[in-house]
Amino acid sequence: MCSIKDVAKHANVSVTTVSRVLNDFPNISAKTRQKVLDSITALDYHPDYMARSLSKQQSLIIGVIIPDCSHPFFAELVKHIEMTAENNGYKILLCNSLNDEKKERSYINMLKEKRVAGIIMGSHLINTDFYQSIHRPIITFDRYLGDNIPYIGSDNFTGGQLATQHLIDSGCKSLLHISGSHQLHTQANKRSDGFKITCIENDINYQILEYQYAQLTFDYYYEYIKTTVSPLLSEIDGVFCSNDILAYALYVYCTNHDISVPKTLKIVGYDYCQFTRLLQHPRITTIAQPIPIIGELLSKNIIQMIEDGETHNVYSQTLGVKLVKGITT
Amino acid sequence: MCSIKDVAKHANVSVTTVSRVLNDFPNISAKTRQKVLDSITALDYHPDYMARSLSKQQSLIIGVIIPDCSHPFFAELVKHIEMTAENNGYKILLCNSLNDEKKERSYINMLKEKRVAGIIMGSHLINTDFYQSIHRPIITFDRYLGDNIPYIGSDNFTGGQLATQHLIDSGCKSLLHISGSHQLHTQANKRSDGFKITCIENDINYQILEYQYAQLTFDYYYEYIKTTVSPLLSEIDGVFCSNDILAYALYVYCTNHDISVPKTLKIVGYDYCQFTRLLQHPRITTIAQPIPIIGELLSKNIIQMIEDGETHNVYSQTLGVKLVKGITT
DNA sequence: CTGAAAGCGCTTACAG
DNA sequence: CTGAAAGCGCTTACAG
Repeated sequence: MCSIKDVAKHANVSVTTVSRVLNDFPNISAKTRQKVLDSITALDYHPDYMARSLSKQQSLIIGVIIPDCSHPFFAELVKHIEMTAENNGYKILLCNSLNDEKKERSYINMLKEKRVAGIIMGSHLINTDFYQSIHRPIITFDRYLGDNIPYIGSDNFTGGQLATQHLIDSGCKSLLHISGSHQLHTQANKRSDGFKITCIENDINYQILEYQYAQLTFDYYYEYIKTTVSPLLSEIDGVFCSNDILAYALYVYCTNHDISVPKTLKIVGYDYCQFTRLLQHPRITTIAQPIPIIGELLSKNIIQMIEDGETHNVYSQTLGVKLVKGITT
Repeated sequence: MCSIKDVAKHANVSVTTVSRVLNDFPNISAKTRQKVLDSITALDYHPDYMARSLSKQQSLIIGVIIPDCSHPFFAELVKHIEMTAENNGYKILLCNSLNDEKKERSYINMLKEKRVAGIIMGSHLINTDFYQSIHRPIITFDRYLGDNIPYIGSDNFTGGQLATQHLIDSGCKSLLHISGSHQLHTQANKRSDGFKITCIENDINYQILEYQYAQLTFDYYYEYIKTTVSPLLSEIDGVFCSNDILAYALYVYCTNHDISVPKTLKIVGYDYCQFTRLLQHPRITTIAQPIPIIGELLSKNIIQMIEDGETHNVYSQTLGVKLVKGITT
């Protein structure tokens, strides 16, 4: 591994000159530039990223903190975050918080250690105040943390409305919404608002259930349905689930307990992630979030914040959603 | 953001002393240590990771290169790689090669820029020679690149045998194996060997088809089945697919074309990743790879290689597989 | 037990 | 158009 000094010696110029060639400075004679370039290839020289970062006081790495990259929704989100970052010269440091608050905090400390230039935050256990002490680029997925921290998310309110209105238009008279915990003030809570308002406007009976955040797995959801949801199932004829894995777990529960979907019970999910798109039996009726665009915007915006050194230019963005009709309604 | 100098000044000691406290050196008086510790908390000081890396000439980051983190198999693998890395003080830089050779190469250059201390390579388009010029810690998933580069993988040969024997035991008389390209010398090719030998030993007719690596998506597989596999379907009664998404695509194709599974055609997949485990209709018969253990070993071993500075102590490892019976056989 | 100084490999005013 | 020197924020022999 040779350093810039070796190149300078080999090309018979100063270190400064080599650095200038490396960084494409204009005022260099064609001859000198070529000499340096030749030495670089001759020695197979590669600039040391750490040294460059230290002297430029910048890191081309973005931290991405999510609950679990094996969850199909986040797997897909991360893919698009990474692709966009890569296209803009950044790499991503992937962190699974596993919904553990301590881990979230310790991952965020990467900012203070200057390991990363900014963070995309998709895991939401730490309370809002903590973030205000950081004063460095952070953008979130689907959570409001304060006016100086932008978020990107889908139009959860409209999503809630679309899902609910669809259930009502399909003939449902009594609805249930199964939601993630409202304790965390995430934008996803607005799905419940959309649900509630649409029910009220249509003069429809409704109930809302909140599961706690833990493992976001099929098994957890299935257990939750068995213990908490199933007692209500006789009173209702339509369910709006806060995500597709949950919706699928409910569908499977119904199949196993001779509840006919969509005849007796209609189900709408949320996300339309890869798993849902692949699933053929059943095709779940769901609200589609534009995952690729969300990922892209998270990356682009955090990069803009990093490079501008300012937050004001970046605004929170809410992206359109649409209903995808399957056979569960 | 304050530096080690500020802490030194605040505590009235030298920078050296602060550094010693930071690095838990033994020979420091309790009093001095406490003074420094107090200053650190008073100033909310966090050591600069870049500076430390530069002077120690080490990076606590592992590069992870895979084709696509949104593929359920890799999503799960990455999760376990990351968890293990984190538990050992390392972070991971996630790279999706999207099966693009250029990207693979440029991601590997991270090693030469000292951005990462080592690389876990799960994407296999570059030919073997290239790696020999790197002389730095690399470990691969499922591919042999040379004696000095260990790999971790499941027992592909046995997997192929198990799948094939199971089809034969279920009454199949004429088998097809759909495999990834054999051009890349990955360990996965041994699945075909296991298949072939088991067919020969049992005196069974067989054929092998190779699809090209491109997008590893359901849609690609479905199209491939339509154009290339379907003409053969009348001659055979059992298929061993090289992965579960492919097996699922085949199942869906059969459903859509009135081919009864498992009656007319029996199907065995490979992987038993999250998608397959979640899938209830149908539960696919498949060969389960121990994904969590593979991820864990990839991390642990690359870390050992990094810290030992030697390759010899790390050996390639082949992990056991088992058959999971579903309803497609 | 503690500190002054050199060094890690770059970049960037400053000077010519 | 080019170079000598200081600096980024740490660590680590070396000396006492």
